[in-house]
Order: sequence, then structure tokens, then C-alpha cells
Amino acid sequence: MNSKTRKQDPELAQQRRNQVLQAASDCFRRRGYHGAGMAEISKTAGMSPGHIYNYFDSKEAIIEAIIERDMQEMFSVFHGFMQADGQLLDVMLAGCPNGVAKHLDEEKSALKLEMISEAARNDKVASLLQDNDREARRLMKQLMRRDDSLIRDFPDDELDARICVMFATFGGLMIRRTLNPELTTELVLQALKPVLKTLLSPF
Amino acid sequence: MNSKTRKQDPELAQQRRNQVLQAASDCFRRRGYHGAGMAEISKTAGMSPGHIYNYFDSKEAIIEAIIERDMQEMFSVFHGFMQADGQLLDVMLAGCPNGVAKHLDEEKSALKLEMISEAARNDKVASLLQDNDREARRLMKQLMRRDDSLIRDFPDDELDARICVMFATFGGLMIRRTLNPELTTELVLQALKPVLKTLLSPF
Amino acid sequence: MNSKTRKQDPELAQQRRNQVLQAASDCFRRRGYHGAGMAEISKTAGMSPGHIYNYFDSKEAIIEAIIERDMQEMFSVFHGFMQADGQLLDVMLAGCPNGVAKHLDEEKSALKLEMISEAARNDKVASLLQDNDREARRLMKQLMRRDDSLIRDFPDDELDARICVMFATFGGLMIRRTLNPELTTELVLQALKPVLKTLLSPF
Amino acid sequence: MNSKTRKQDPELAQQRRNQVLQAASDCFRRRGYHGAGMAEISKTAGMSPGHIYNYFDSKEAIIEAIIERDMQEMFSVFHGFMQADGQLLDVMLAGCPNGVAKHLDEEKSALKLEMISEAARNDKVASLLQDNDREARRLMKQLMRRDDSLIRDFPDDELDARICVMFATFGGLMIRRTLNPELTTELVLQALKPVLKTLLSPF
DNA sequence: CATGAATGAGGCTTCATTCAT
DNA sequence: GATGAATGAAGCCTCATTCAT
Repeated sequence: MNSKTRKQDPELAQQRRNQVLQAASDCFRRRGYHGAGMAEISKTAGMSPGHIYNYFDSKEAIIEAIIERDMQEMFSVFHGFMQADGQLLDVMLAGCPNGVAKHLDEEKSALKLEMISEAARNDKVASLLQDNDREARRLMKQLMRRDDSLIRDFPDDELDARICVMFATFGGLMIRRTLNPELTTELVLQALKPVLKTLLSPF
Repeated sequence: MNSKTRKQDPELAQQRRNQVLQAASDCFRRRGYHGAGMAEISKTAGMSPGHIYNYFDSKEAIIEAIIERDMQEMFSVFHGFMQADGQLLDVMLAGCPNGVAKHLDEEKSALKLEMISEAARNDKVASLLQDNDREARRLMKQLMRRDDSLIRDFPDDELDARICVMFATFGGLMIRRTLNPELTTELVLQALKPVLKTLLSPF
Repeated sequence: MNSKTRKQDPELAQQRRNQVLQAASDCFRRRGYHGAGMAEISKTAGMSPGHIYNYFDSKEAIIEAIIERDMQEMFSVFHGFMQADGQLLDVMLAGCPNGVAKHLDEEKSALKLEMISEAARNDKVASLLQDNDREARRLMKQLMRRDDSLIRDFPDDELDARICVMFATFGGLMIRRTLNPELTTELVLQALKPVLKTLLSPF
Repeated sequence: MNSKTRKQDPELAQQRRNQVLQAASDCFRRRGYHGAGMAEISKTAGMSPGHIYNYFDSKEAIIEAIIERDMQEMFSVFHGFMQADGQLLDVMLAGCPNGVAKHLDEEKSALKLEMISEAARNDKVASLLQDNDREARRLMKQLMRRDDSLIRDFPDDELDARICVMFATFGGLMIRRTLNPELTTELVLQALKPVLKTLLSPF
């Protein structure tokens, strides 16, 4: 049918891009951004090295695309919270185990840390991550200002501080997994939930 | 004066080692471990590339030495806490601003994150960091078991959890600095102190 | 004609491997194994340095491949003797001029000596050469045990000794060519044939 | 006494040169010419790397000096033969075990082969070795022309051929030791003596 | 005479990227 | 669209040699 529709097939292109992104994510997770070579990525993606350059300008462009893709994921988590019923604190506490598990997940967190390190030397990466984070903070603050929030009327500053510390704590779990691999989700939750309670209630 | 100059001067050697460590720290921070080349390090250290190898076996040995040097620093912080008077909670709260500042410090934290990323691909680095962290946790637990601690009689498990979350929060600040560079120590302290209080008091 | 050019062409690969082996042989001969750089080899082979590593894992792997290639050559010489008619002594005397010429050949012998020297420092090379030699001795002994051999019933030990001395004499010619370049095949044959006769007849 | 006779002490200089030569010989034997570094040589010689350059212009100059020193040794062997009583053949047969042992000696022969390989790329080394060899052949011919020699009246050409083959055989033993390390002096002698007899008697 | 700290060119190898097919 | 052979700059490291002391 469309056997001769060969003048840019946008669907195929999108599929190929995703193949590459998926393969690159896997490789970066296993080997790190600098450790993974284009050869390995192309083999994983089931495509020749040269062909990848039809979809991405460079290796750097690939990690940038991955970051953008990850943003989407994060947003969906927040939207989940936003649509959940019940008091904010309860919603957050309920989502806590999942959040901890995600941040302790070996593969995801290794890649995320790699990207954060990369931000120190790659402005584009830094920008993307910061944009992403700014949006996350915005969404979090929106949650904190919900009717059912115990801290909904606090000044902006204070909410910013709470968000910052909350995000630091979750983000810090990625580091902990590297420094203390024996960690379990259950152990962490024991102390994390009280902290969350503190951060979402008036001091 | 320096009459003993020649004939295997261990002082000179130590000075040169430090030159290299300092230069390498700078370069790793700016460019990352893989981004910084021995050429750049040697130029920064004011010595030829070849000469560095009189003091370190490899580039890897350099980052290992940096990690070991950082350990010393961390230990001294803990020993400061151990010798401080007053209730543990007060001591920690008093040390808090300094701790936050340190973790938000651009230079230190970029390097630390870089090392943590490197741990994903370099077993020796991972080992060193984990040893370091294990010792830090041991010291923290020792503090929590002091007479003046409000949680001194809690089971090991629970202390472990509290330590983990506390360390995650501080460590996470290093990430936040990258993702949200506008952050100030004062802002963070607003929310961090209550969290610290939570973690050092019975729930 | 070459319609099957693309898509993993094993013939091309084999041709490239041979290009490299040929170039490396030349360079090793002229400059020695350590004297010849990959840059020179790659230029001689008409390909980039990096590309060589698509066919060989390392410089060492190249010399190993050369040794293996030489083995094949040697075996074919022995198989020639084995299929030749006439008394062993006559066959060997007939093959003598060719053997001398080969061992006096500037190119081949320089490379062989280089490899033998390298064996002193490189266990893999030593192993390969020794395996090769062991097989050569085995084949020679097989020849000596042929029906038409004058020494076919001699004890193993004695045959081993004769083989050893015979091989030493031929191998020694490679050294002589370096130490006394004026040597001619004819001159050598004058004295070598009687020695061969001695070694292939009862004492 | 001669505490201030410090304006070139030729004796000390000669002693230092010998220290270096001895050390270098050892190192070259163990590691090969290219494998041994000046650092190792200087440590073996009990002297600083820099100081070696007061006695030798370069690493190359050292091996050249070693070759010259080895010549002396060879000459003394020949002079031993020249002064020995009895028929030449008997003298040579008597010296044979010693000669075989020397050529099978792991250390000496490795170094000699190394030097011969080096001759392929170093003209000075080639010249020295060739000069040395020419002199050895001259001395050998002189022996063959002695009154008590069975081949004293043979034409020059034929003697040259015999010498060449004889030297090849002995030299070839150095190669054999590398290719067949299990070799023993006794085994070799079994077949070598008859060969020697052949080469020193009319065909 | 003697030291050893210091140099820097050059070696092997890797890998992101290009391009003929 | 797709391949994979090919490139070459750059990376880490070694080592003969120099020179201030």
C-alpha cells in the first residue's frame, strides 16, 4: 500500500526516535552517560550507529530528549495527586511508599544522578533540569494551597522552604541508595512519614 | 633555611600531592571526572602530565585520594558535635546552618555528586564512598545514643531510619543546588530545622 | 559484480585483516615490534589507526595473528616433504636450498627474530611460538620414522637430539644473516648438506 | 688523603661505568632492551638516573658498550682454544659442552638475541655485532688452519662455509632455548658432537 | 661528583561522528 | 530510509632525558 510513501513518514520517525530513547535510557542506566557508547546504544536500539544521527544531532541531544521525556512522567505523578481525594497530607502519605521506591530504584536513580552531574558542565542539560524542577515546585505549591491543605495560608516563602526540604529529602534518597545499598523502602518510610507530616503541617 | 632541600624530601612530595589533589578537585568540579583530562589537571597543578604519575598511579588513584581526603573532613565535623556541650538536639540545630551552607556550596557539592555518579561505574570508588558513609552513620548513631539524646533508647532499626532520612535530606541539598540555584541557606533552614527536630525527638 | 557489497561483508573484513597483517609485518620487520607504532602501521595499511581496532583487539593481537599465519606456512612446507617420493635424506637434501634461502631471507628472518625476542617478555607470544615449534618437531620426527629413513629405529631421545640440532642450524642462519650479511645460499649449502647427511644417517 | 683530588678521577669513573654496564646487562636480560627502563637500571646500579648520563650519552650507548664488553669475552674463549694442546677436533669437542651450556643459558642468550634484533633498526649496533662476528670468524679460520687441523689445506671458501654453519648451529641454540625450553645440554651434545666432527673433517 | 624532581614527546587505544553505498 | 566501514581527535600513561641544587 504505502510502499512508496517514502518521503518522510512521520510515524515511523517517531517510532524510531522512541526506540533510540528507550535503548539509550537502558544503556545510560547500566553504564552511565559517559560509559555508554553510541555503538552499544545503536545495537540495543536495533539500528545502525549512523542511522541514529538521522534522528538526533548528537549524543548530547539524546540525553536532552530523555530528560524531556522524564518530565512528562513527573507531571503525571503530580496530576495523580491533584486528582486524588482526601486531605493533602493523607494523599501524600499514601503516595509516599511509591515515591520512596522510585527514588531507591537502582536504575532510575543512577541515571538521574548522572544527568544532574552532567548539568554542571552542560548548560542545556542544566536548563532543562531546572525548568523541570521549577515546574515541579510550582505544582507542589499548588497542592499545598489546596483547600484541604493544613498549610494553605502560609506565606510563599515558607512554602518554598518546605518544598525545597521535601524535594531534597526525596532526591537525597537517590544518593543514599548509592552510599548505602542495603536500604529498604520500609526502613526509610519509618522516619520519612513523620518528616512529611512535619513538612505538611504547621510547625 | 631550607638546607635539607635535596635528598628525597617527603615534605616536597606531600606538597606536590596536595597540589595535584587541589588541581584535580577543581577540574573534576568544573568538567566532571571524565570531562577533565590529565593535561588540564597537570596545567592547573603547575606541573607536567608525566610528573603527576610520580605521585599517583593513575587518574583513578587521584579521585580515590580526594575521597579519602574528604572523609577526614567529615570525621572532624562529627567529632566537633561529639565534643560540643548541651543537648544533642540543640547541638545539631546549632550546627545546622553550617551544614546547610556546606551542602549548598557550589564547589564541594558538584564534586561530591560527580563522585557518587562515578561510583555507578567504578567499584573502588563505590567502596570508598560506602565505607565513608557507613562510618558516618556509625558516628551519627553514637550521637543519638548519648545520654542527652531524646531518642537514646530507641531500637536500632528506628535510629537507622532516622539517620537515613536525615542524611538524605542533607545530601539532597546538593542536588537542589543544581536544580534550583537561587536557593539560600536561610530559606532552607526555615523548614529544615523543624525536620531535624522531628528526626531527633520521639515521633 | 560486487552487488553484495554492503551488509556485513566477511570478505571485505578478511581483506582488511590481511592488509593490516601485511602492513604490520613490514613495519615490525623494519622497526621492530616496539619500534613500530600503530600510527605507522595504519598508514602503511592505508587505513586510520582507529579502524584497525575493528579487526584486532590490540597491537599484541596483531603479532599473535602474524605468528599464527606463519605457522600455516611452516606446516605446508612439512607436508610437502611428507608427500615427496624418494629416501628421506634425498628429499631433505633436495629441499635444502629452498630452506636455506628462506632462512637467509632478510625480511622473513628479521621478523622471526623479533618475535623470538618478544617471547622473552610476552608469555602469549612465547606460548604460540613454542606450540608452533613443538608441532614442527613432531612432524620432523614423523618424517624420521618413515620406512625410508636411515634412522627410523633409533630411540626417541636420539631423534630429539638430531631434530634439535638440525633446527638450531637452520634457525641459526637467521642470526648469521644479521651478523654476516654477505652470506650466500650457495656458500652455506656447501657445508650444510654434509651436516644434514650426518644428522639423517646413523652416526 | 685524595679527598680533594676531585677533578676527574679516572678510576672511579671506570668503576661507575662498570656498575652501570653490569646493572644494565642484568636488566636487559630480565626485561629485554626495550622492556628495561633507565629507572630500573639506575636503581640496580645503585646510582641516580641522572648520573648515568655522566658516563653514557644515552641508553643506546649503554647497549653498545655492553656489546663491546661481550666481544672481549668471546675473544678469550677463542684464545683458550688457541692455546690448548691436542688436535683441533679434540679441543673443540672438549670445549663443546661448555659452548652449548653458554648458548642455552637463559639470560645470556635472551640478551644476545635482543641485540641481534636491535641490529635490524640500529646501525651502530649492527656494525658492532658484525665487526665482532667478523673477528670471530677470522679467529675460527685461524684455528682451522692450524697444523693439527684435518682441514687445514682446504680452500678459503670451504672453510668459510664450515664456519658459517658451525656458528649457525651454536647461535641457533639460543633460539631453540626460547622455542623449546625443556632442552638439556646433554641431549644437544648427542647430536652436536657428530656435526662438529663432520664440520672439522674432510667431507 | 651526585641527586631525583621534572619534562614532554610519543605510544596505544577509544569513541562520537561522517559518508559512500 | 538504512547500513556499517571508516575517520581522527583526544584520552591516559610511559620513559628517556635534562637540570637546578
